[in-house]
Amino acid sequence: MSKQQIIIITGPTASGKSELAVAVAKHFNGEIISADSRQIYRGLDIGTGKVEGRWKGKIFVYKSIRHYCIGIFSPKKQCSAADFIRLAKKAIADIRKRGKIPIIAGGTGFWIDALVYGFSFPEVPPNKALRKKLAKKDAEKLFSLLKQLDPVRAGNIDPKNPHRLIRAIEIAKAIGRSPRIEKHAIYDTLWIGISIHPETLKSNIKKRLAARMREGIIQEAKTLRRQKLSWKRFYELGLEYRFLADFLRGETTKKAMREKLEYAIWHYAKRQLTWFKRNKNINWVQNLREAIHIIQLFLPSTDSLKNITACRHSFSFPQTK
RNA sequence: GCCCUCGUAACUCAUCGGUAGAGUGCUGGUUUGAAAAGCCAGAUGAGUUGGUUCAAUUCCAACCGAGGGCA
Repeated sequence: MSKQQIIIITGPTASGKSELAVAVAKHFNGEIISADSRQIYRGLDIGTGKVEGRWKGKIFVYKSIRHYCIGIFSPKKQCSAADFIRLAKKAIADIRKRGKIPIIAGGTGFWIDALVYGFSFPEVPPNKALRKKLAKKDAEKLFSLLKQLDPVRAGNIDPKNPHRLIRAIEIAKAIGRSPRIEKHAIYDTLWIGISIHPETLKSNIKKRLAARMREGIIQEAKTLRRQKLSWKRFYELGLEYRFLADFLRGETTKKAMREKLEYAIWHYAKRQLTWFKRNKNINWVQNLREAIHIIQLFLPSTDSLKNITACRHSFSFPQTK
């Protein structure tokens, strides 16, 4: 049985993923699933740089291409990688039903990996009360607690990362020991990454932030605030929203906010790049033409080239030490 | 022209006789239900030229540069 073919378009923030994805979708009769851990929320539009699509019923459409996993989750709740996988799988099935090719487009590397490499997360839903309690402890305390509950997991976790420690304790308390996470490629994937010169990326980030300010990013934050989004949540959402929260509370000036944000977005882009670097399956392209060329080699409709593409149909998960 | 203050990492500032630290930035890495989060590591320096001293970033002088005051 042959696996479902999907195309993945990724790259750092401000590299032009959304537009490339739409162009590719038009060219190859595809539909887009956003893999962006912030665009998935409702109302985070300007700050996350969502494309300016329209809702047609329950479907978000931009340039007549359907987009899934955009603006569908309440920003008051946390959307986890596991939630994303469920949503995305449904979208893929839906797209397939209509005979189109799914294109995953986004910069949240972990979510994309979790989806296409089939991570099976332990069946332990977040325990809010427990998390709240554990949040009061520092990393050292959390680590020694985990060591008692699950020494194996304690052996391979980052002992200074409270987020991970809390999750590990949550799992340990629920099911005793952290299971090994199975991973297997469940789709036939073509990875495309947008290659962009660091200086260009830097200037894109600057320009884009300036544009967002003009487009009313501050107004958007005020609206979110009026909808009772907590400051804590603003902080958790990161980047734009985190710094906007400081500004709206009068803790910083507009100019300082903008400067700090430019740095923060740049750091974020670098972290994304570090993540992608490990994935040797990514085909780095510089423009639409290169992307189209690679996709033509991948899709079955180009029969004459099938032999060349055979090697792409199987791949291994990137080695992690 | 005279007087004062100041010149330490890319930036803001510590050290004030025993060969320099922090925060931010920079570079790299990590990441298994918060991933735009969280975390780890690394690189880089005393304006210039003299003098005093066993020893000068630290004291003195001149010069250069910045800021302020008086004229």
